[in-house]
Amino acid sequence: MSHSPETTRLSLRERKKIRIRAAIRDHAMRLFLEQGYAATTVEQIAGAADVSPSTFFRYFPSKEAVVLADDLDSPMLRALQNQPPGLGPFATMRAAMQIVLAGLSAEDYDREMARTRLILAEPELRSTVANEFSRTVDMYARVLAERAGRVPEDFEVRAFAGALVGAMHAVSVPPADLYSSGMRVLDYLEAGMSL
Amino acid sequence: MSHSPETTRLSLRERKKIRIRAAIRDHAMRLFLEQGYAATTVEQIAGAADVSPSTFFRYFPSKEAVVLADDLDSPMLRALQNQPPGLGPFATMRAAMQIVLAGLSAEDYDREMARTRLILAEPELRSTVANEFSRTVDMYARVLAERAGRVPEDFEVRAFAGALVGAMHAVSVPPADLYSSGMRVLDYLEAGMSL
Amino acid sequence: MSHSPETTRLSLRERKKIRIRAAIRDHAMRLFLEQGYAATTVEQIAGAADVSPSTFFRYFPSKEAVVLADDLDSPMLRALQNQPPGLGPFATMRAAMQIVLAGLSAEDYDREMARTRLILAEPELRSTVANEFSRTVDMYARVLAERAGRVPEDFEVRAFAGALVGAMHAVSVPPADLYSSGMRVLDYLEAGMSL
Amino acid sequence: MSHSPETTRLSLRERKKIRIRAAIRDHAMRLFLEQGYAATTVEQIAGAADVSPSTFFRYFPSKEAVVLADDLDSPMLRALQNQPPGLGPFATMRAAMQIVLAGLSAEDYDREMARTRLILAEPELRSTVANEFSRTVDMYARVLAERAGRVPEDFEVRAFAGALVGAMHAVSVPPADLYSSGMRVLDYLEAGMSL
DNA sequence: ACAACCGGGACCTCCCGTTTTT
DNA sequence: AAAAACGGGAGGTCCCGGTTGT
Repeated sequence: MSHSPETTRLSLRERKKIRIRAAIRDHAMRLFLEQGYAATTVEQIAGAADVSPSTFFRYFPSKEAVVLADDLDSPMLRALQNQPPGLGPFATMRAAMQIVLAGLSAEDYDREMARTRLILAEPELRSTVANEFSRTVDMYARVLAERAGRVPEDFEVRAFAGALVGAMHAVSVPPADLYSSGMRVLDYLEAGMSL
Repeated sequence: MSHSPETTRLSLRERKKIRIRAAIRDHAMRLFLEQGYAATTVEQIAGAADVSPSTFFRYFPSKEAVVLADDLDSPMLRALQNQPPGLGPFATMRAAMQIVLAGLSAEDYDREMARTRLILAEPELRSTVANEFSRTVDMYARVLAERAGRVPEDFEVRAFAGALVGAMHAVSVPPADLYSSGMRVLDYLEAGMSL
Repeated sequence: MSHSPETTRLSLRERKKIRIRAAIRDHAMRLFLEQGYAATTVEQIAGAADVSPSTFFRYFPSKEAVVLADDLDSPMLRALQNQPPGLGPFATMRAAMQIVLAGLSAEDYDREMARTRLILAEPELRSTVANEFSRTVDMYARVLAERAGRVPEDFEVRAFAGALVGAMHAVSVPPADLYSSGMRVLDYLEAGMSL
Repeated sequence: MSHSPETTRLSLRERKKIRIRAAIRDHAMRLFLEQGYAATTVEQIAGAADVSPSTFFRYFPSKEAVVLADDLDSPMLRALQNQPPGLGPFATMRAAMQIVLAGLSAEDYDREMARTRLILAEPELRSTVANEFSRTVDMYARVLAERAGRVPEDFEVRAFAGALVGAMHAVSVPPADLYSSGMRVLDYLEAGMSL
């Protein structure tokens, strides 16, 4: 993500902001993994990233936000919207997921995995991420509705988004591989969820 | 709940406990609906139910718990376990859901609906209920696994439970009818979630 | 300790009490080590030792008491009082300590070490054991005063007891060997504590 | 403390904080002595000091902390570190103790004595102060180790600190004079603790 | 203006003495 | 008589809105 080709078109100022944000996030993740989430203070993170605590808060609204910041959400949104209109919802999701994950550098992919592991390990974070459930469902409902020519409040649109996000969360156990488990969930749901 | 025939066999102590719990819960719900969740203090609830604040906390661990207390969870669990082993997961869920909701008095059903509406209306509660997501998924995963002869950590078991709970949450918009939307979700998921 | 020769002279009832006490203590220690001190409930301990919770409390006043119960205290007292009157305080302590520890079966010695390790590991216990400080100092002061022909409130008697107990506590780091560290402390204090 | 010359350089805000802290502490001590520790509520203390209970907790983390707050610890630490390197541990301790106690105003000295008396009188406090044992030992071990060119985990360093703190606690009987009993303990330990 | 500080109040826990049930 | 439940009250945490000092 840090080295995507589009980065070069940005102004020096923009690039600096991205670099600082990445530095904060990376040092935060390192410290979280080394000494635990609760035991790491914002001051330590800021110190490690060589910025002041107030700068930290200019980039992230809270300590939680660092680990919750899902850098995959907006790429996913874009990828979904870029799919050709004819595609069914499952095919759309598969294609978008593949594009997004393929666009990730090995480094970014690893970071994403570490993030997931950390969230699952720290109970405090587990619960906060559950809070994101509604937000994420709303996001998917919106884009799915648009593609299906329905409204986001449509029963089936919401059921689809809810089932997808719910299943994805439920199968996220520590050694999960993002791509394969994503595909497997989609296959399973599409096939009628036999058990 | 209030009119179950077994109530009569219980000791005075037990009956009193049930009565107090119901009184606390009902007055709490009434006050929440009248003046809002945050604006209602535990002291007010306790006063209305004619108990001391300490007693309130003996019955519910927190103010949240009053509205989050899902009296349908354990009946649902029991109903699921009572289904004949041959039944597939969807049929099992349908049967259990029907039994549980049919067993509810009109009064209990209304209370359940009011509870849902309240949760959806108060943002503070919306987020706390999302926290229950993992717990609920785990519960369903456990019983589904047992019935399917698999382990609760099984990928498909977790995906099933996650999709179900996720979809149910997602479609819970204010004027939702518990039974019909439950059935509709089950039908939709079983049919492969076309959109 | 469980198999000391004097056990045989006791009545059946006495032997049974000792056996039950040992069973409770041993199962408690096992559970503490397996799942942590705080996470172990009195009910679990009682269940494992095959007694009712109320019986547990007949043998130990509290959960803490199980791990704090210092079965070495009264033997130590006796050993101190059995020393010939001419002996100086350091020689007395050395002799008593040696007698007590030599009288321990390997099993008892191991249990004692496990107990020490557990206390040091659990912060909750660390603090409660510190509470025993005064009690232990008083005990030593009493016997030392008697032997030295002084009163227990004597300044030097109390300083001696306090220094001894304080130093013993301070050097108790996890891999401590009871006997050798005890001797080493005594040598060090007697020699004037050079640093 | 109240009359140190540096007070004048502080901002109004800082001076006010110091004044409030002293007011809380003094009124608390007065009430404790008048009506007992347990019988005095935080609300009473706050009322007497003319602040709200919240403010009380902003200055002291707990009711205990008011009486446990040892304003002599950090001066002692500083005094120890300021001693010339050549000095042996006993001479260092003597010098530091003398400096710290000499620096106290009569008022502060009296308060310190009252504090000690109160702690010894109230069993509840006796035990909590014993909890401080480890913390105090660690503090002394750290500074002694540094001066002796050893590590704080060194056996003799810990034995020295433990013996010192243990003996000081043990001789603290109500009419104790801080300075003379401190010196006497040091002499006694250095001379090999004959009895 | 800006931040630090304070008052107030809600939530929750724990304990103890008393009442109520069994 | 023993056990369970209750009332009352103190300790402690947290957050918000207003005030005060810088």
